[in-house]
Parts: sequence; C-alpha cells; structure tokens
Amino acid sequence: MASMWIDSSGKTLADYPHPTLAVDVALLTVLWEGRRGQLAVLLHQPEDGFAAGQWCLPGVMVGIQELLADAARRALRDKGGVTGAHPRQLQVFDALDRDERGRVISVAHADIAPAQRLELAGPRILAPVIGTRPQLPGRQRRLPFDHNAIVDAAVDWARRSYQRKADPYRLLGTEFTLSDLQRVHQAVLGTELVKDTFRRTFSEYLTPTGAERTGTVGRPAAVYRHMTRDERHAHRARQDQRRSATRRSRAD
Amino acid sequence: MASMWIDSSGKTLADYPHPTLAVDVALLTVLWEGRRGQLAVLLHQPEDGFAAGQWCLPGVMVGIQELLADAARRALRDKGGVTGAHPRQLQVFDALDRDERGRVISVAHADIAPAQRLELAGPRILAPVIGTRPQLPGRQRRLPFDHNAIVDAAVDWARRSYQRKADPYRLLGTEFTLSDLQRVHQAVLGTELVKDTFRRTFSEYLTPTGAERTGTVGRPAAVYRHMTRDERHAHRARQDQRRSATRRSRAD
DNA sequence: ACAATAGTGTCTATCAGACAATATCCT
DNA sequence: AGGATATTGTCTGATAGACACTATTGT
Repeated sequence: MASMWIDSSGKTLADYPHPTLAVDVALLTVLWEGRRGQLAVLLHQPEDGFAAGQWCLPGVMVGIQELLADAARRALRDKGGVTGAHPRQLQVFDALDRDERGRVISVAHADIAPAQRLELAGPRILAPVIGTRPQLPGRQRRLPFDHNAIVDAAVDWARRSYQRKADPYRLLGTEFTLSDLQRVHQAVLGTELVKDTFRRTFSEYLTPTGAERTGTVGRPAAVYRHMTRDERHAHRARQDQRRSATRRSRAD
Repeated sequence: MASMWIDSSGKTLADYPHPTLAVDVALLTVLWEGRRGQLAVLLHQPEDGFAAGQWCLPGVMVGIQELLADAARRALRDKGGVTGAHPRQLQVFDALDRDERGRVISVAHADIAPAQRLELAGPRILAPVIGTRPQLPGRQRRLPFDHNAIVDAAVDWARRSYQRKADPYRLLGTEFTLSDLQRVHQAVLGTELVKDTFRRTFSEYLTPTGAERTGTVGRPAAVYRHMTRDERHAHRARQDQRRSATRRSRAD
C-alpha cells in the first residue's frame, strides 16, 4: 500500500516538509453587447480568509488523493458556480512569496465556456478583459497573489486556441453563421479580422446545413455546423489526394 | 511571518495533508556519429531507493522553500552531473498511482545542452531517442513512473523549439556553417531537411563572419554566427520598412 | 430605392519545395 | 580529372491580405 513506504530514516515521503499545492482557474467567456463580443474572466470574492473582500480567481488547495483537474473543477463548482467545465493545465506558479499564508505552489488552469452555462449567483462577476488585463469594479486595481499573471497565461492560451481552429471550445451552439463565428473569434482575439480571409480560412472546416438565417436586415446567411469526426477524416483524405495528384502531374 | 498564518480551525496550511511535490528533468543533447547527429536524453540509475537499478530521469523532491527551477537544477547537478543548465517547466504529471511510495506530483522540466557540458561519470548514460522513445541498454524496456511521457513532452518541446529558430539552445558553438546548423536541426527534429529551403529559412537570422571553413573535401563553407540583439533589431526594422514600402507602392 | 449584410473573384506578395546550375575545394 | 560539398537561380503551387464586385434581404 502507498502509505506504507518508508525510507532509510524511517520516514514516509509526507513526513518531510513540502510545499502546499493549490490550483487556480481562469474561466473565460464572451459577453455580448449587441453584436459585439467581449472576452471576460470569471472572478469571485471570498467572504473570509486571506483575500476576503477582493475579487480573485477561484482556487482551492489540492487534496492529498485528488487529481489536479478534479481540484480545478471543484474550485469552479464551489467558488465559481460553474459545472461541467474541463479545465486545462497552463503552468505552475511557484514564487516563494506568492502566498503570504505559507509556501503554496499553484497550478494554473483555464477553460472557456459560453456565458449561459455560468451561474452568477453569489459574489461573482465576469470581468471584461482588455488586452490581457481584467477590468475590476470599484477601487480594486489588481488581482491578489499572482492571479494577474494567470489571467495573462489563460488569455494567451485562449487566443492561441482560436487562432487557427473554428470555435474549438464551443462558445457557439451547434449551428451558426460565418459572421457569428467571426464575431466570436474577434471577441476572443481582441482584434478585428478581415472578412474574406476569415471565411476562406474557416469555411473549409465547416459543413453547411443547407438552412439560411433570415429575419435580420441584409442577405440571409448560410448556416453551418462543425464537421463530425468522419467528415474531418474524409476532408483530410481529399486534401492529401489533391496534394499527391499535383506532385504526380509535376513529375510528368 | 509566513508560517504564522493560522486558519479558523487553528491550523496552518501545512497541517493539512497534501501531495508531495517532485521535479523530473529530461536533459536532451545531440550525440555525433561522424557527421550524423542523434538526439539523446540523459538518464541515471539510482543506487538505492525505489527505482534502484533502473534507468530513469533525474528527479528530486522539492524543498519547502525551494523554487522549482532550483530543484530541477539540483536534480541535474546531484543525479545527472550537469551544471549550468536552465530547465524549463513542461507540465505537471499527477496520476494518483504514478509513484508507489505515496501521493507525489511531479513537475516535468526539460533543457537542451551540448554533450561536451555533460559529466558522464557515475551511473549515467545518454540514451538515443528514436521517435520520442529512449533506447535503453540491457533488458529494461520502459522508464519507471511516467518518465516515458515526460520524455515525450520534452522531445516535443525541443522539436517545436528547433522548428523555426536557428539552434535556440546553442548546441553549436559561436561559429558554424549552415551545414553544421542543418545537421543539428535534423538530429533534433529526427527528419531530413531540404538543403536549399533550410538555408533560405535560417541564413536570414545569421551573420556571416567572413571566414570560411576549409580542410574538408568539397567547396569551403561560409562561417556564420548568431545575430546580436542589435543586429536582430536592425534586421526587423529593415523588414518592416520593406513591408510598408510595398504597401505604399500598391496604393499608387 | 437604399441600407445592410453575405458571399465570391481576382490580383499581388510571400514562401516553401523541387530542380538545376554553378562554384570551389580535396585527392 | 573527378568526387564531394557549398551556394545560388528559377519555377511552381499554396496561401493571406487587399480590393472590388455581386447577391439578397428588410425598410
């Protein structure tokens, strides 16, 4: 059994003093003001404890038999009011003075979820992110601990994810138009995108449903959905075939 | 003072049972068999303890007031015989059963160093890496713990690093030819590269010293060195200028 | 009709790969 | 001379951005 292991000094590993392990989670989402989206991060305000009264990222200490992903989900559930998230590891923050309560090392996590899935009851807000900096209400200027750096890393991660793939974390529903998609990407990336290049880049990985979205002003937009695994596979095969065909014709 | 913090139950953070924290380090290098390079990873063989007699990555438990990078350096120094390394964090491995001695979470690190800097006295080897799999001597098939997964991650990291930048971790000395550089990149990437494309891609970021490397068969090769910070800066400025110039001429 | 939105055609610059030609050494 | 290596020129296909044009709706 695990806890029975004893070293040459008669001690178990846990008998030696070692850093406490925490997780902090930056849950990102997109807020909509009309047709314009805004990247935002979920913050909560502990009622007691060390950072009481300050907005900060949801975080918990990791239990001795707990997986990091489970701890991150627990932080989101208990402190963030979010269920069904799938937090991903970003990096470890280990500055000696990052937590004044003692030696605590934090594994930063991030996830992206549509705002509808968030339960904003309790002391929780979605803080808009300008650049990589969350805009806090009231007099608070910065997040406590190194949570600003964690948000930086999370926003970088989100932007990398939305650079080349169409809405990989499903901020949109199953059906959407290319304009919807472009607005989501613009919100996450924090930049405007060129319409025609965007369409050409991403429509390749989407399947038209045949339907059209009407009811608004302007020409109706074609409705798309993400490719299924099989469709992606077939698409790859077609591409590879075309490539080898051009190579063959060159050889003639 | 840090250790004075006490929660509502009268305990410090460290009083709660929490996972032990370790670091494991994959130090990569390139071995030369004539003109052909081979990516390899540094392994050592603990004389006692849990993994005695098995080749594995250097690793240590993180001290309560120790930085992860310092712990990784200590592992390399004490168990790997390497000084002057700068390990980088890769990711955290946290499977519940990854260490049979107890609940141990490991922060995987990696670095790349030229083989000359390694001290291979003691029970240490450089295991060639085919694909992402280290080739072990004798009957040992796999690395213990999840060290195979750590090597995977380290090799991926190294290949990403050598994809677009010229020898970023200085496996070569200060002066080298483009062929030298190409052989290093081929060794790290584990693939053959196209000569002319390689030259065009990387010579842009190098400065010719004016010297030539002679003494071998064939036309003498021009000797290059890496750009200084100032040279890189000037190079960027030139590029930007050219770009805006083409935009201007388009507007005419 | 006109504003607004969706979608396409085409030009250009850039780049990577393929191939070939030239250059200069050693034996 | 001939083999080996280094270096450069040029062609082609793919792609991203810029720009302009067409298409189809609601008001």
